[in-house]
Amino acid sequence: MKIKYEFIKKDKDTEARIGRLITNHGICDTPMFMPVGTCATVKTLSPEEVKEVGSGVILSNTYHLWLRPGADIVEKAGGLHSFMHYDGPILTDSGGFQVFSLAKNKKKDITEEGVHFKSHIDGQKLFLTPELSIEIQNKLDSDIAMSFDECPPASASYDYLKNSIERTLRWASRGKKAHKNAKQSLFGIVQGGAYQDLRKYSAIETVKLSFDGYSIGGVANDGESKEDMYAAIDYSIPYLPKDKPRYLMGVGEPIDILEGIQRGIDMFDCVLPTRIARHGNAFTEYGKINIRNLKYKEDFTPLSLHCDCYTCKHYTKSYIRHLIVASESFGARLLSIHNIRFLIRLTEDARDAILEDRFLSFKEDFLNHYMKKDNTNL
RNA sequence: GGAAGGGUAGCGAAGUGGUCAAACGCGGCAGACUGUAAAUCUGUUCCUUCGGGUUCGAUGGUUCAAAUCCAUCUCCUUCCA
Repeated sequence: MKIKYEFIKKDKDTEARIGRLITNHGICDTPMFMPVGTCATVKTLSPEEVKEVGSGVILSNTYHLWLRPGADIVEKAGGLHSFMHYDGPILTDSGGFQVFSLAKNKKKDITEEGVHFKSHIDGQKLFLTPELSIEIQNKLDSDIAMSFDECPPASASYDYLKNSIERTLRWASRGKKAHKNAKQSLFGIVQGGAYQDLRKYSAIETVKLSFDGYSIGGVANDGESKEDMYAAIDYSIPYLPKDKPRYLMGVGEPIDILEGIQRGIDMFDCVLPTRIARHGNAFTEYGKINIRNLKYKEDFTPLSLHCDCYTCKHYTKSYIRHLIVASESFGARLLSIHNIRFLIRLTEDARDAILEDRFLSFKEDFLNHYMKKDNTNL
């Protein structure tokens, strides 16, 4: 069975909406945040911990699993769920993002047929096409596969983007034809930079191809401004069907999640919570903090007094600081648990607010504390 | 008692007449990170009122110029008796 999106309610003042995503591996409330597990693991967490923080869908990656361990291995293991012991829904990214950052000579390497690039592991010359990306994802047997799209940089010119979205549309169409896994859903991706007419065209033409859900891409690749990101959403959303999920790719800063939700986004994914955790940073209601800072050396309070995560229930800043400073991997795990839970709780609170038609005041309250790094009254 | 080697910034360790406030590593202190080539990368780390000031075990000397050469002292390590 393909996924199904059930619309529940729209906020009275904004485009924010709540709904449900029904998958073969569970039902997820939207808007939702999806942790990233590129190499078939959400770095440092067990699948049980991933579930415990309230994750609905998790991401994995076509390019990385294709190289290691190989799509055939995952297929022999019985698919990605069985291989990694995760029975919740999984979305696989197409590999487009990786391939475009690895293609050295954009002009020469990105062709109509596909993309030439070198493996980041051993430099081996590889060639990925829309058909191959889908074929790999079919074997991985994720719940949701992504179309293979071009991810142009923020600096790309209008003319470049115009040609690029045309090609991405042709690739989307080819990928759809190659898609053979009847249980797996397939999403299309809207591109077009921060140009209104390009986003509109890309959205309308992608929807014509009829996918199970739609993504907005090219907003968190390299150097896009927040204004461009929000504009890209605003220019795309009006042309996406109301009865399909909308996924903003690669976005995970709390402020951007809220801006996305306000504009009608249902799904977010981002490496940020797990990556900054490994680098010693934590999201809190009063802004992002660096736990290595000297001021936390004797701080025997939790990261956040009101957080319900495992980390905040049992550990102090002082202890977590010690672990991070000592390069103990448990520190990265505790911070990852907290950071993912923080973003998921943000979406949970946003859902409650939408249900009660108070999304804007909820967002304002949150940002008041978060942006001002204000921990009073918390 | 004899022989040899050595004492350089918080630690380890380069440097052996001028381009040395002194490489590099660690440690310390900060910062960055948005579809994970990231448990990574960047900055900073003697004092300073940013003009400069004071350093390379200590003291004295040679020299236009010393962490670098000489003398004495002192401490450490190893080996021999």
